[in-house]
Amino acid sequence: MAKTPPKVLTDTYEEVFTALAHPARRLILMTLNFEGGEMTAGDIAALFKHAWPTTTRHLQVLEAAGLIAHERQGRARLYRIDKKRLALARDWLGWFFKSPR
Amino acid sequence: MAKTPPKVLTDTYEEVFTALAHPARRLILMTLNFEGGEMTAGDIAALFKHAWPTTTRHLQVLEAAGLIAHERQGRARLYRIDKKRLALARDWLGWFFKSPR
DNA sequence: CCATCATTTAGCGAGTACGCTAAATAACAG
DNA sequence: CTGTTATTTAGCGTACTCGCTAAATGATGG
Repeated sequence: MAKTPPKVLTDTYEEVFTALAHPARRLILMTLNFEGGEMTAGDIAALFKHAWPTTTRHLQVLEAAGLIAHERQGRARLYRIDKKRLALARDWLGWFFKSPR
Repeated sequence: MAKTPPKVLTDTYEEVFTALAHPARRLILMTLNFEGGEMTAGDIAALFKHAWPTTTRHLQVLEAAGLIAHERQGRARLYRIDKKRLALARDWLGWFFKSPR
């Protein structure tokens, strides 16, 4: 039997809110923001007690959601925050407060 | 072997963003908001193609996250939106934009 | 009471998430 | 080349999510 292909999240909001749901991923975003927007994978991994590959995975989830992007810098990888989708999520939530009619 | 107890989400943000991650749950919130804040379980279930118990489950996730609350009304159950935690999430996202340094 | 209506609870199955360790890759230093 | 540093990929196990159907609950009407 052929292996079923993995599910693809087509909905942007679903990807963004799913990414924001995990505390490690929120910490990555907050730290990245606080540190001026750019950090290496190693510096990010050092924030956590768990194994490095686990962090790699969180970074991939964040990148797939469009919340971060990366660039090679020699043998390191520099991750930077991208706030456009954070703004999108904030605006979605905003509608609940600015819609008197 | 004893069955492991289910995981409890102690983190408010985790509960809220997890709840917001599913499109059905976002539709419930948007519809509740649009309809003036209150709807019966039946009216909410009628929004979806999927079986009623599936909607019940989504309502429980939303309620556990503090995004909705309910009250009995005869044999029906009236669900109403509670925006406090939506505001909390919106404000959390807001910090990424109002922190110039 | 008894049936019916509105809704939830119980429990199952397939798929997904998230931790881990081991192995692979890629760039740099000697 | 060879080793070292930085990081990802591969693959595994356990727990959780989300759909389903069947059964239970609780209020109302006759």
